Amino acid sequence: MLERKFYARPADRLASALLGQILVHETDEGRIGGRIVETEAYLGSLDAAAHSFRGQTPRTKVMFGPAGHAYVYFTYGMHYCFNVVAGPLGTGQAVLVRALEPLEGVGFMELNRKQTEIKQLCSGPAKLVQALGITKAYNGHDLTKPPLFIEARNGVPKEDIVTTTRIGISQAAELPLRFYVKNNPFVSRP
DNA sequence: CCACCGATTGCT
DNA sequence: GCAATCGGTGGT
Repeated sequence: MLERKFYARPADRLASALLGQILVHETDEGRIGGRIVETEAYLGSLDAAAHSFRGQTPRTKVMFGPAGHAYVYFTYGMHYCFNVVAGPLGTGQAVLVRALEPLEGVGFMELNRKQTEIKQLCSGPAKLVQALGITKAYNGHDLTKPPLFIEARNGVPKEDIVTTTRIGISQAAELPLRFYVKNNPFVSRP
């Protein structure tokens, strides 16, 4: 399980460091998890696309808290997305996890997603939240503790990381803050 | 109090 | 290409 120190770096560096790590939800029924293959960094007050750009509000409170906690937000009236709070403390930086390669508890993912096509289970930020059974109750949860945590694996070598602009934003759209594993079939889009 | 709109998804 | 769906946010 990754320790606090791992998370305490700025979001752009954390976003690439998270590639290859395993996100796990330990439920009563068993483990559900996958390898992180796509992320985006949000840089707080420096980044007009970040929810935390205009300062702390009730919704963005956890983004300004300690690194390594979960920021789970509701959007489009029906979807939730999962972020990892980055450092330094108080800067409102976070990493959006956008896609996983399904590894454990694929049967539970299929039930949660109401479909069995493997590439459709976790290939999007709201899809993976649904697949793993992550709820708004995990907003603020400390990821260094079960039942929702990240397991350490070898990181992805720099030459296998593709950097692009972020998806679905209009502000600061030109910043190269999206990262994904080269040639991985489980990313939300190439 | 009210109007606007979104770090998306799935169907047409 | 676009509707679905609703809480957060900011202005009145």
